Amino acid sequence: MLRRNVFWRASKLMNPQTQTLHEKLEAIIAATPAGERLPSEPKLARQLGVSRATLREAMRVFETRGMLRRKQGAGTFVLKNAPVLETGIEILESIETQARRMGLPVSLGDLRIIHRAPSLEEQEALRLEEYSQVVEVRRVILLEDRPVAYLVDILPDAVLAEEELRDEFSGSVLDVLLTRGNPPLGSSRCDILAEAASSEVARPLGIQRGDVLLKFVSVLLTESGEPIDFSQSYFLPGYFRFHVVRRVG
Amino acid sequence: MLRRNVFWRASKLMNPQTQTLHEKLEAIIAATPAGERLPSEPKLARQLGVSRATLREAMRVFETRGMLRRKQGAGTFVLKNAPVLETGIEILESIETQARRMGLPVSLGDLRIIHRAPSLEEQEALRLEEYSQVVEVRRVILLEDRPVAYLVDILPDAVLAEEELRDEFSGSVLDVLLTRGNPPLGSSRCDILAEAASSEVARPLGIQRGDVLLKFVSVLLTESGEPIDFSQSYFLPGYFRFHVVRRVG
DNA sequence: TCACAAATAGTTGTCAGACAATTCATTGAC
DNA sequence: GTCAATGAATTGTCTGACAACTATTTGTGA
Repeated sequence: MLRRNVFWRASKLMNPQTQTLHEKLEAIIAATPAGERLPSEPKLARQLGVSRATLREAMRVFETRGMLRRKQGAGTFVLKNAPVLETGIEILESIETQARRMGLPVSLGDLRIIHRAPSLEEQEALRLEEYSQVVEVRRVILLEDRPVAYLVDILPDAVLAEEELRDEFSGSVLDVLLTRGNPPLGSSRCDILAEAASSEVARPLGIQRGDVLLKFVSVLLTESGEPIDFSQSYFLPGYFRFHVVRRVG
Repeated sequence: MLRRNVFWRASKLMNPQTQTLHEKLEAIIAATPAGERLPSEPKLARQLGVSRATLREAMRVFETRGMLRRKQGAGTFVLKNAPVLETGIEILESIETQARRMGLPVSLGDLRIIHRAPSLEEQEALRLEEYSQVVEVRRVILLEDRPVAYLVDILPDAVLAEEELRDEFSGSVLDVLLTRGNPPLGSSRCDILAEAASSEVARPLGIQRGDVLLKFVSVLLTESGEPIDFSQSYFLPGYFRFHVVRRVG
């Protein structure tokens, strides 16, 4: 349900025709055995009820995702391992949504929300004016009642009021922003680190200080490029599996 | 120099005209202040010497990269923080190439190449026939004579002969494969992990067993989707900075 | 003067048809 | 059997046009 909501929000970024065209095309690609050739562009265009030019633009999208390979004079081929990007971290998704899709029973553990002045690092990352304040959201994510992740989000208080989180907070700041739909979100730059747990993080996660953690440090940007969320996420190795599809060129 | 080679190799994936068009367009985008509107499509097409249809296909590529936003009736706008993907891990690049571009003096430390039977995990990852053998390449990457990364590549011996690595091996198996150009490479699926150093890894890196390491486990695929390189890379935190741009939708 | 509707110019989205460039299988000559 | 020439099929590009939409300007009435 939430997932649907998220998808709808995202889909607003393109017009409905293009959206359905992309879905149809993706289905066709998925249904085509890896390495096989797609029907020729004129045929596909007729089949999908669009012009060849429009179809080509749609195909370009899937080509950049590494799902298609086109050869002039030969045809368009479906690549193997058509990367299911949705399970990779290229797509911005909350841990909760991700876990839920994997069928994992996640829940929200200890939640702390405070209102305070930003640190210098936060001021810089969020491009804050002087004397402005931030809301800090810290919580533990539980998997089968066992702590597996520790998430810290820091947002300008102008973006997110504390009250908005008090009632029905699922554990994901991202989902709150997405369902609200304002401001529209663009992308997130995510730094990937490995870190030894500090005592501050070790305690809520129930691990030893110095234990190994995977850490993501992200800055979430609006569609127009303003940073609105500076987050640090700590993951216990073994419970989450993140991957990226890297492509040449 | 090597960089140029790699780039050229990669560029073989698209025809030269498209390549230069993309470069020109990228330059124009980069030169346009964030949030500003690009010239209209007809103007841009004239300016770039291509048809509007061709230009639109090129723009679609940059749109999927999150660098452009198009609004029917309004125009095409340059987004802020146009992500410099090249420094992210979305693009498949050797550590050496990456480090060299950052201007870091990297060199090849201890190098070990052996020919052996694959483990079960390797057999699976590389989809090996029974009784086939693999070449294992282990080496330490030095930054200012200090070990910072430990890389292990495992390839079917049919793909890479040991001799090919003996002479002028820069430290990157990927670069060897890229410059050889055969088989053509497609993409790499990279799992991101955090791990405590085993003694096997700790010794060559000159760290303590149990120290924190960032680990990438990757399977490199050819253009047609066959796995040809199973690699495990260990990075000392603090010396490399990996990031991903995550986008909605 | 102000508020609101209507026209208008400009922009992206899509379409149809054509030709060029390339690939690949077939055919033919030797 | 080998190799070159041919030709069909496919993607790449171009042209010109119209539809859909946006933002601004203009006009109108209170």
